[in-house]
Amino acid sequence: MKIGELARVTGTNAKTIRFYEAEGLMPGPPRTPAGYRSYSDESVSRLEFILKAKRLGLSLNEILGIMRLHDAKESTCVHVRDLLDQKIAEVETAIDALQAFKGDLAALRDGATGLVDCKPMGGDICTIIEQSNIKGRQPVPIAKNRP
Amino acid sequence: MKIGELARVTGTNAKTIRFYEAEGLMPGPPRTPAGYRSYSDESVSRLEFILKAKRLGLSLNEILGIMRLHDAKESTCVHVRDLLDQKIAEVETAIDALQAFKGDLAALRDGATGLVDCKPMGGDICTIIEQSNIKGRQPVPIAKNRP
DNA sequence: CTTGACATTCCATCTTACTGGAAGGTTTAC
DNA sequence: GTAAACCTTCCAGTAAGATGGAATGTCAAG
Repeated sequence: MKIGELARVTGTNAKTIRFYEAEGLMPGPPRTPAGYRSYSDESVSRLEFILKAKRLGLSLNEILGIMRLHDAKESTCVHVRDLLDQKIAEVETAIDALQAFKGDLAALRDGATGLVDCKPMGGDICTIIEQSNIKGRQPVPIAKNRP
Repeated sequence: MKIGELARVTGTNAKTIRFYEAEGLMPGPPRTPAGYRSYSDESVSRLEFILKAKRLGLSLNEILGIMRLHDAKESTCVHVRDLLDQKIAEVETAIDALQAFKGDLAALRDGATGLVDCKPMGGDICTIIEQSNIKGRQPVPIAKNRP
């Protein structure tokens, strides 16, 4: 099957597949006489695996690590389990940080409920923010949904 | 005060300040005869404001919006309060998504507890991931801590 | 007068995961 | 024979927020 069909059956697109090949996630498949990539069913499984792992929140780099073990015919399970443990810990940390952060924001917002026109005087830019007292914490990036 | 000192008193660094100037967050200050940036105390407040707003999780772009209102001598409070409401909603959404995601990961991990050597057979790459059933959800990026 | 700490500009690079587009070759259907 | 729908490579760019480095200029102390 050609790249477009592989893209269709896996629900991704040809550009992405070529990109994965360049990144070493997908092996370079045999070519037709015209130079077209010619994929087998194994490629479908492999690509589906990659997409599934991505949905689990693994980065392409982490997936590459799994792939290298697999391609070296090593067992991947222990490694993957460790990755999962690590991901779970990361997610927990992120949840805690977000909850604390939400508390801070909510407190700040409550203090600002009555304000309508706090046209800044003197050196102030915005009293809401200037009164805020959040220290030292890292900014908390929020996941963007890309459709 | 020169850029290095401003960086020191605000706990950031000169490169970043120049970057903020290029982004329109900090106005270009007057220069000494030698061409050095020469900052006033107002610049300290402004930069501190920016850093504080960043700690609140506002993006540079959002901060730029506040700055433009301020520089146009408009009241910023209503705008900032709306931003806070929006951030709080975003944080709530993110927390929900992370909690669901953590549930998925934990289930997967539990299923993998006993596995030690699942050297893949046939088309399998890693049964843990292949048995996973997470659908359609966006990957959940986790905030990286940069020191 | 020299050394070292600062300053300037400009350009490049990092991260992650793609996506867009140009310029061209191939296959298939009508 | 020609048009649509594929395919190829390569190069550039995107978000976000800086950071690194080169080449060069300036200032204060000793």
